[in-house]
Amino acid sequence: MPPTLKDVAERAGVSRAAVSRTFTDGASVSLKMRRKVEKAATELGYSPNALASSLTTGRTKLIGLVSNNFHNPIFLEVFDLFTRGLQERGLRPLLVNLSDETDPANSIRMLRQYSVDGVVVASSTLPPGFAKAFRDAGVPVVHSFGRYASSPEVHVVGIDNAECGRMAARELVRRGYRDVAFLGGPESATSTQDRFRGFMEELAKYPEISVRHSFAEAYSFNAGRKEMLALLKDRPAEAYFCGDDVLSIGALSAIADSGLKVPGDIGIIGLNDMEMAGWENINLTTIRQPISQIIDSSIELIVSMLENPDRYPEARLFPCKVIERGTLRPVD
Amino acid sequence: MPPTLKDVAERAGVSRAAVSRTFTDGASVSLKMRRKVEKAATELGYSPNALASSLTTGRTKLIGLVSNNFHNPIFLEVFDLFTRGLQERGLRPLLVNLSDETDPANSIRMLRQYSVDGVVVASSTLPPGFAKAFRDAGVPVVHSFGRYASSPEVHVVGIDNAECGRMAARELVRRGYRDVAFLGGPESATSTQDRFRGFMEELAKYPEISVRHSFAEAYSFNAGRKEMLALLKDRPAEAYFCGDDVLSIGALSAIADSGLKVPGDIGIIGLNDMEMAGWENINLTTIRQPISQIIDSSIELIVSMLENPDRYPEARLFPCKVIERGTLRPVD
DNA sequence: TTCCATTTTGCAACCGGTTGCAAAATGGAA
DNA sequence: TTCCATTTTGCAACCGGTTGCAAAATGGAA
Repeated sequence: MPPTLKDVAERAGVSRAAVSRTFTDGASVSLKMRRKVEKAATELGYSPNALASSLTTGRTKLIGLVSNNFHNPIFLEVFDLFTRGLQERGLRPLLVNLSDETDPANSIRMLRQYSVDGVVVASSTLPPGFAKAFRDAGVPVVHSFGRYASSPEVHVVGIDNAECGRMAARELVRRGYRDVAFLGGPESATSTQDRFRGFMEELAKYPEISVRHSFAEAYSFNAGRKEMLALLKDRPAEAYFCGDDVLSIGALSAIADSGLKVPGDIGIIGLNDMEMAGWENINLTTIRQPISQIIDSSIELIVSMLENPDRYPEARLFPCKVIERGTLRPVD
Repeated sequence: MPPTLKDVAERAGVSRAAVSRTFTDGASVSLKMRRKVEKAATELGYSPNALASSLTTGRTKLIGLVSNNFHNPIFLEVFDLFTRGLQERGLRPLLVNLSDETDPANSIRMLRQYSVDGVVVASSTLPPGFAKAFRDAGVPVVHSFGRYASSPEVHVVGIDNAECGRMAARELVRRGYRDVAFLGGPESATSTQDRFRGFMEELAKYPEISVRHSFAEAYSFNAGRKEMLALLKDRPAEAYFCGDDVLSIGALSAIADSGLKVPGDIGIIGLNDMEMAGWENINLTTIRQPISQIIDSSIELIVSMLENPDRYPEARLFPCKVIERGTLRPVD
């Protein structure tokens, strides 16, 4: 058993309160006392039990990190950045894998049992109500990559997906494509709905351009590939705005199979700019989502909610930009 | 503030002990009492504070999941399987991102502060001493993907990397390559050292086959690409056994740049069989590491150590096998 | 109804910490 | 040296649970 406060107090010949105070910042302890206690503590190898202290302080420094997207390579970056960022601030990520579950009740119960100080929901597919359920349960929550709402009920940090849709549309128009299509992620994903809406909105300005759309079953390689294989059976569009990068790569593989060339015969633009999109043998033209800013900002927000749980909800949207690589034909 | 045991006890008009008992399996409570308490509990929306109870039970059901490999796509599968598996058993993963840190002291202190019941170290690059430091600190630990030692001091679950090296060598020999090479991961990674040793051992049986080796800086796309670009400046080998899949893909991209063809001009065999290796536009011949078995077994082991912390250490090794795809030339 | 073995319940101490309050110690000024 | 404002310290109660023990309740047999 590891040594406790009491052990240290006895060895140092002081009260338990004194030991507790030397280990809490800002508490009143004389230098002499501190030295005595620290000596005893290092001799015993003592370090305070964070869970025990959480009982009285009401802070566990545990942050629930909830996601349903463990198979998308973009989440390597997301997890890396989140865990690093939280660690740097002395917080600890408690991971919750939602897999197929979309009812928040279980996650909420579990995270409440562990008294997490806050929750970050990292998902572009869950509806706003998911994060809201945490708020209603009294748990500070930030929805990263969530849907932007003009009157958010919960903090949202992410991108303007509709604007990304418009951006993709403008990019295709600019490059002279006249027969374009949206190959979305799952139709139930808020990010796909919004990107679709923006895409169609922008293209409505160009009645001479033909537009079609379809949806893949998931943001995944296989779903993108499958959907593109189906599309290739008929006469495909000249260019596709795909749901995200991994889906784009699936589509690219289907196109390669068919013997058509990218960008010669078909253009593809993705979204995310995950690391892999820049790999030379992928070389995907895509819209960059500023992941690291989104995550920094999410952490900053959740940290500030620890101080002020009733902080007025806000939406923080970061601009995206087109990263030109090799899957759209050049302008003119 | 969420309701506590006391609130439920008051509302139900019973003792706190009675409430506690209805929420702990195997405790003695009459059906009548149970009903009364459950009614009050659901009315108040009570669920027990896991951290508070951990103080007396000595169990937090928290498992530290320590890794340093957040950028390798194989970890998508690893995280997904670990989090699911732990959740299914009522355990919670507390994630620790080691990034560049290789001194266990900080992680140990932190995980002890949170009184984790056990730790899984998931890494094929950390030396055995890392996991051992946890054991020495009295924390049950399993090293997944760790180095096999004939007299392990710590539970290791993984593969026989030396045997994988031999397997790769045999595969290259079988396909008639006469000028082969090892393109390892970082020279400091135990997995690379072992694969290298096995590879050389097997090839030592064939003096007529020329063998060379070099090491990439990391198990990563960029490192693999960079190393292969360098190798291509001189006359490259006929086939390479690469450190792992992601490194292999980097190497493939370098080869594609050079205008050489795979498997026509150069053969590549990887290791891991991560999801991406099977993507049709990657189509990497590789050695499959049975990730899901390794993780199931790791979880099973750590769970059993919760009952019996002094369980005699063992090494569990799972056989690997060659998955033939398109990056080695056919036999004859 | 009485008796007794068995089951259920509550009391009170405990897990490892924190913190308000009052008492003790400190230290500078007169 | 005395006095007093300020700093430091310990006591004891508390955070939200669990659990050993003894007392109370239960229920079946006689």
